[in-house]
Amino acid sequence: MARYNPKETEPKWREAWTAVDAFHAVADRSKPKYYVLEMFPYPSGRLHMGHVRNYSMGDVIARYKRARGFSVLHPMGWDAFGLPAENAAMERGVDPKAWTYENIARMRDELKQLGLSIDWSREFATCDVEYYGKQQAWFLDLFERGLIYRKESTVNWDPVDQTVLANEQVVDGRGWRSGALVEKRKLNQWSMRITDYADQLTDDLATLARWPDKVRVMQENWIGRSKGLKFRFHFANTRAGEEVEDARAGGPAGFSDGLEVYTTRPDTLYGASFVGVAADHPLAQAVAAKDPAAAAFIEECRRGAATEAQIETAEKKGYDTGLRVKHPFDPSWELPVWIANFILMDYGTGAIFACPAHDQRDLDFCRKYDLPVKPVVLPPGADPATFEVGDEAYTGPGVIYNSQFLDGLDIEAAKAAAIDKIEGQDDGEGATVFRLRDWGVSRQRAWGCPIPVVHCPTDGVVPLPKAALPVAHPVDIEFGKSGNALERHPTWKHTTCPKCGGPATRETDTLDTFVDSSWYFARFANPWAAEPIDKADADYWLPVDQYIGGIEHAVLHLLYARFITKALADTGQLSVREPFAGLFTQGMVTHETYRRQNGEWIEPKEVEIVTEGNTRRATLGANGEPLVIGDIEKMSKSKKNTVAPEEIFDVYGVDAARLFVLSDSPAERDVQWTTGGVQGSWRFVNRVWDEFDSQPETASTSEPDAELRRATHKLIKQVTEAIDGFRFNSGIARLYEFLNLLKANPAKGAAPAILAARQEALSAFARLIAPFTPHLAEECWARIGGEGMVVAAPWPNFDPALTEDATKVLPVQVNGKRRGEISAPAGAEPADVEKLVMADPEIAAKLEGLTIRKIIVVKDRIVNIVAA
RNA sequence: GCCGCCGUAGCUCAGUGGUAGAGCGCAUCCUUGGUAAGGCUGAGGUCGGCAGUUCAAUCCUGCCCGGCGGCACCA
Repeated sequence: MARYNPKETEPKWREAWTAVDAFHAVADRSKPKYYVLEMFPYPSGRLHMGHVRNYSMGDVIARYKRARGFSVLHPMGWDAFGLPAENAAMERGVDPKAWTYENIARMRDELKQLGLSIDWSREFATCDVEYYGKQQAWFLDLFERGLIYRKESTVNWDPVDQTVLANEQVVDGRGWRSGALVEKRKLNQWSMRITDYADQLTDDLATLARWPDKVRVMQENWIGRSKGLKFRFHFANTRAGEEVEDARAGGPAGFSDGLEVYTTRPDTLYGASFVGVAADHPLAQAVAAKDPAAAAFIEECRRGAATEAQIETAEKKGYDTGLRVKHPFDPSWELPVWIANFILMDYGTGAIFACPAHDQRDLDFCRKYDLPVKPVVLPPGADPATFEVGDEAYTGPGVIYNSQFLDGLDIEAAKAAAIDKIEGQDDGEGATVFRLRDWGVSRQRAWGCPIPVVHCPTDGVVPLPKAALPVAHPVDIEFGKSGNALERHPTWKHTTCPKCGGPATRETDTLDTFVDSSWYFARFANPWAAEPIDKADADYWLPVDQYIGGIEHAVLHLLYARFITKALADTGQLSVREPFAGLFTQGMVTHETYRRQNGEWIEPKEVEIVTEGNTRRATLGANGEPLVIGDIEKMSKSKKNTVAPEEIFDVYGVDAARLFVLSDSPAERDVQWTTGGVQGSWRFVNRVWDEFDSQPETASTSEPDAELRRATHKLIKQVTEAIDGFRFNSGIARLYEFLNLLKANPAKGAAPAILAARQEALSAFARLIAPFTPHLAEECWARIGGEGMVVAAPWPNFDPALTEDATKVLPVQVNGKRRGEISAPAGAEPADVEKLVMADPEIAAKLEGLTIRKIIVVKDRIVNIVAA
């Protein structure tokens, strides 16, 4: 018996697929379409196990759907702009472009080795001028529609990467890439009006039925829509419209319209205790201009807030400005105006009214400064005469009281009534507020998509005409210094104004790389098109039916892509309003970590593991030095717990590696890479080959064994359902079990009926393993004389009648405990089953001395006798 | 603090309102011309805890405990 040799068979089949162009996507309108896409990789130059898992999953779906008769689009590209290339340029003096394309070439080879069913003819990189030139074209369309604008704004500045970051790219006050503490700077910045789409982006989440709830919740939280009331307080001793210069004597200059606040709880207005503004609020600034103590307090607030953790635990502090405002429902009721450190300038209006009884922050503040606390929401069952709020605000449901015209209403009705009243007084209106901010897309980097506008001394900011596109990078960029190399370039930025023809300078900011990845899926529909998106092809292929990638993009990439899709739909370039109909977020590949006693990380391949009973010990292979086995963590260079895919391919073959990352955990969960695990997959590959190799080449014509047939059809059903449900591990588990069954019915010396049943079983099996281990599947298919290649073979069908057993074994319980079993024909009626049970002597013995109260028969499943 | 996920064999994980499973590991044995390999057999589980619903709960419901992730002074 010859051993299976992946080193020979795997390249052979890859060449065979390429020779017939097996994965070429054709928009065949006679078939249903299926677009499978995995998040495209950044070309770091090295394939890692996370890629192997991600692309193997997509490949399972793509191969499966193709076998099911879909015309499948499964493309691949490169998210190729970005800082690593510039960093490499600075560190090693290489050209970012050359560095990037070399990485792409290396990674393409590695990806191809994985045997993915990809249409490589559509490949592109976002740094191809053919791609980013098209991006510049739709940029101009969005600019024209007013969706892109330029404004002076306070931005997140990453001092290490020397660039601006979007809010989404700041994690715990640090840059998402560099980890450097982010600074605030004022800069002229390009922004996209994602907030125009905040409502749609929230509402349409409900249409994304095949997205994980978790991701939808994360996006919903990120957008942070809240409905409430914006309204103005009038200053107490100033008539509206009158400006009084003295801050202490009335409303300060510039606030003649009053002070606007935002609240989601207008129902609690009668519980108001004070009005507060953020330290950065214009009112606070106005007060501080004349009040040194206020200025000192504001300064103190600014110093305090460094990290999220500190903000969270920071003590509430305030400064009484001495200003007073009138309560909107009772002009004789005056409320003090405080500057408070817990109020955020960039949410709502930067000013609030505080209702301490029903908001914990307000309560903490009022207790500290001894301000009144009056409850206005009465919890169900509480006594209005005695209900009090101590140190815990009441935020639950209830009935409004102590509130004049709102008394007796529930919370929602009271909110509506309060908003009506305020609107009637012309003091404000119901309002929706979002946490989401516009997307700042300017980056002060050269290795990105140039923004196609010029700055003209006469005409200001002027967009280029489309005929002037693409705006390509100069070929001789001088990297190697920090900051923007496009800005430093001696000639590139000097050009003429398309409007007046006079001298002008090009915009030297480039676009955030998340712009590049916000529409690439649409370009794949026709990457050769002259327009950014070919409408007919996009209409056929989009939306992406199944998108697969990491959970880390739950907010950033997936939100931006949804926004750009909607914006491009509004410019008429796309018909879909959501890019990804189905989303799957796969888990990471993890590995145990190993350290020397001095804490130095050690790579897995240098480690030897010894197992004694149930304890495992690790030693350094070279000298037997004992090592510490650490936590199981995501594979990373810093912890040195990586396993290089190519080394695994070399030893076990690609199929075993693919099989392992798919089999050992549910796809959405992390999978722990272990040597034992991949060896198990390798053994499976070999045992599968043994079964095919031992089957006689001459076909058996006898009637197939019924039991093995049924098992085969059950297997087809189970594996089909497992793939449909993204339960790859579960499908593979069924294949393992079935292989054990084949081994229990070996070809050697088998009866003709078994051989015939094995024939059908192997034919199905080869096709069922094809999505997971495509090379092995081809070799097996060829061995049993299958027609053509598996890639072109239809998915096996199961006969539903054969997925059920003719005879069922029913456990018989007495009072819920198993006391025996009987055999009954499938579908036997309860009354007949009852007779069988009663006729069974063993069960009769168990029932001796007991009175039968009730017999429960669940058809084809179980019998339970309740007796006493 | 809020939201979500998870807790089943030594490890990593399937699974189901009705007989508790796989891979790896472990043990015994066989093979010693598949040989730094292959095979047989087996041990091992109050299905995180408590209560409820049910004829029957690992599964459904509630509460609690433990772990992980996201958001977080968002008015």
